[in-house]
Amino acid sequence: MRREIAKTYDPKQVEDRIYKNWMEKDYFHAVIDPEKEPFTIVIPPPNITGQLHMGHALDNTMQDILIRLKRMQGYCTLWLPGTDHASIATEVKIVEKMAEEGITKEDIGREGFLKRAWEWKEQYGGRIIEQLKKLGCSCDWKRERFTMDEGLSRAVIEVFVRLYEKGLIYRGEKIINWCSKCRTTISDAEVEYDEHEGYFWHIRYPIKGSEEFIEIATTRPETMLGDTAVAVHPDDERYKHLIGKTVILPLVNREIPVVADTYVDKEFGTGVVKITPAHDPNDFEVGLRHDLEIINVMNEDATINENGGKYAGLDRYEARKQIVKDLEEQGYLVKTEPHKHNVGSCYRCSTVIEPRISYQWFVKMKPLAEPAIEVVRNGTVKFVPERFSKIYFNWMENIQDWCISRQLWWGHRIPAYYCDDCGEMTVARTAPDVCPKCKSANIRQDEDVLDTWFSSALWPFSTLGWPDMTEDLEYFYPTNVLVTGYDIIFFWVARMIFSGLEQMGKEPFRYVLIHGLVRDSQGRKMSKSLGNGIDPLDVIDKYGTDALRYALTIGTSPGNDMRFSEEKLEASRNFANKIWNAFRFVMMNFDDDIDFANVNEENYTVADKWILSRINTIAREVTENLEKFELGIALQKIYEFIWEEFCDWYIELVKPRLYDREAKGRLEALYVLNEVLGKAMKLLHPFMPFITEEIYSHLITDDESIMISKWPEYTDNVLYPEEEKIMVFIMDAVRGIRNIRAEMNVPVNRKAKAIFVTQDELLSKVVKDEQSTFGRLASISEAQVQSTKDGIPEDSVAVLVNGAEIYLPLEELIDKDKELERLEKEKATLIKELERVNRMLNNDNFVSKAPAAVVEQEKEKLKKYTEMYEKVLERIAALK
RNA sequence: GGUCGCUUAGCUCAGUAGGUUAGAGUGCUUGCUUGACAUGCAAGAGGUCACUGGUUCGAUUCCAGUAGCGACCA
Repeated sequence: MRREIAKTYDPKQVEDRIYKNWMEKDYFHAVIDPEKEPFTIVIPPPNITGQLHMGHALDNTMQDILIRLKRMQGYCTLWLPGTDHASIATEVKIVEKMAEEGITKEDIGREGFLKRAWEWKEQYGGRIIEQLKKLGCSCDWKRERFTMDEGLSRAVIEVFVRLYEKGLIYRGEKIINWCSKCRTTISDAEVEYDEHEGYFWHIRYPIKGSEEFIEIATTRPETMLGDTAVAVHPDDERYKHLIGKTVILPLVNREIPVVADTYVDKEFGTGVVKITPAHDPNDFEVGLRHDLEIINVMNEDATINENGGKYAGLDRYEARKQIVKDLEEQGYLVKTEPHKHNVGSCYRCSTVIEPRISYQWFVKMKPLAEPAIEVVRNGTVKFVPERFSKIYFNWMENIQDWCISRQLWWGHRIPAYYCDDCGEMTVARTAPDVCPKCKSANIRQDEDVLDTWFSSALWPFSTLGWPDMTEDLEYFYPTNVLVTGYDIIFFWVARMIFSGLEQMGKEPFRYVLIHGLVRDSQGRKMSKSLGNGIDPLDVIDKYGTDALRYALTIGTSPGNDMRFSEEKLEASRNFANKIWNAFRFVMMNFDDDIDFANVNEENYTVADKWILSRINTIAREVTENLEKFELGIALQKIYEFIWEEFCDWYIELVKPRLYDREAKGRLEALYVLNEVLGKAMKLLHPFMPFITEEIYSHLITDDESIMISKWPEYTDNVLYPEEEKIMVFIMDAVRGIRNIRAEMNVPVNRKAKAIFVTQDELLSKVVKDEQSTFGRLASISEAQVQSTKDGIPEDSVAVLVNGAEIYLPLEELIDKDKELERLEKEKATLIKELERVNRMLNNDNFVSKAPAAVVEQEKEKLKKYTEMYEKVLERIAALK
């Protein structure tokens, strides 16, 4: 015996030690090898503000599984890690922290703020990286990147300038989404829409020079301060006579025109729409068509500005109240109706978004979206599961220009420079000293920074060195698979695709593997406000990393949400412990001087050949599943193999040969145990890296680490169909006998003999050879074989297996009635099956149209069931 | 309103090429300190695969519709 091995597996004794060793050996670092095929994944960079949550744990476990598989398969694998500066999220956190100290951004200015931000990044930015290490991630930490490091910043400026020069980035005055709390614009993708209970206020606008009124309905009455027209549908008979007339805007007393525009829906509301070009995207368009004045009535903090007259200074909702009150008092309010409508809010802070006209920077999307749609349509980029491509198309095909400027300080500052003397704007890679037009030195850079997603859109190539054509970039780009949640397809995946195509001329990745959300045990989304989040680090502490990874992978299918629970973790831990004990068993039987050079294949038993054949097949299936990204199915197969075939059967079968030190084939048994356990550990390694490494390191191998060992490959040389069939017979027989004994309530210590009746020569031999197997596993004293039923005692119980009947003469222990009852039940089942099979085989259509193999299969079933049925009838007759 | 997904054992979920006596984990029942493991072993009960039609020799699986739930987009 080599050494004392603990009875239960303790991940704490193993995980950190092993991870440290991997790091020291530099196994994670990818060294370019032109002889090898590359396999690359870039990590979805977590925010530097972030702490590892279950979503990260799932996402990164999946990536690590794929990377570890490919590494073992001999690819030159690179998993490139890094973090995202997360412009708004980080800035908000820092501002909050400063607020605790009583400081505002303005107090310390841009430079002072950025200094603090970088300090913050240094302090907390590495936290999530350390947490990923706890998760076992085999990232190439030497290539770790950050979206705001020097190289990536250069990439951002390069892309900005290129797109600007191509006319794909422009500065313009448009309606944007304004968050008055974050004090910045956000993109369309960052607005979340929710149904709100609001009101429809019907307001009368008087027609100038007439006693007539026109009635409009609005959900945002405060915006009337900025109304510059009223619109009706040109075909609307009710209002045709008013087109071209002038109305007097109540409270404001501004004279505004009635215009005709097909945008108006005659059926909706009163069929009249107030037009506020500065505060509604549709109204803005109408305004352009009719050359309307644009009056912005709101400040950045969502208070009414000086254009709002007496309402100036009021918050938008205060102003709304006051305006409704004034309208009512002055007789303009017709009615107030409750009304459900969708209200957009900021995805970060949930503040209601104010559409607002503003000068901002935009990316022109149409020309970029087209090729991005095409690569998915023609299969160059594949979503897994495929259905997510529909979501992608839907978004890409209806995309609007992307607003990329943010009124923040933490981020990539827009490389646009304005001359204060001549007003010239320059977009340049490096800051100009003087205005290129008037040579004035009075120039200043745009104050805004870029949307965080602008830089992460470049992640698959900026991290590899772009805009320089580095060796890494040439070798590792395009990456192979991107793993992420469906919630981030618009924000990130879509933008990476068009950015990759535009800048690199090549798609950034071939597969997009989409996973769902990790929910709590009741199916609720994990959230801070609910407090139902499970911290992966707590889980690791309690159950170990391998158990966490197992729990996140087992029984899941791509793209579907999953529930996470304590019970699942317990099952995972139990599996780890099961493996540990299988290993413990093997170790307890190893000798110090073991030498597999003397293994003689002729000494292989049926069980040896069976298990070798099975692991060979399992290796093939698992590989196939993994290559189709069916991680859950692959893991299920490994689980079943280890627990059922290896532990429940093989180990039990092999025990006698191990306990008898002189037994023939003892060395071979040890060899097969070592071999099969080793292969099983390899197959499991991508999923549960730590326990497999620990076990593998104690097995007899030539490898210095399982993570760089060779992935088990299927081979025709180790396929034993005959032994597999024999094992099925043995297992069926053992199970059948156990079943009878349990049903008959035979005490364990009461060992009866079993009489096998079969005409099959091979099976006869098997029974003779496997005396001890049946003896131990089925608790029988002796296994006799004969070809006829002669001499079988009356009071026997019969077990029917394919190819043989097994009689257990249990004599007085038998309860005849109980046995009859059991046989009747069996008979009923068989009749049902026979009916089904006969119905199929009597159907000419089935016989002629179904594949021959299927028909053959059914015929065999018919034979088997018929035999069993006859035997059941015989037994019933005998007992009666 | 549009699109998509889900509905399989008490619970949580798999089911990869239409053909299996429809599976797992957990829970439940019964019996076991069998020299790896009680985080275990053995045996068992438990399902009209939401519903209705269609295609097919054959549908849990493919198609259409209905109902319930959920997500995304507008």
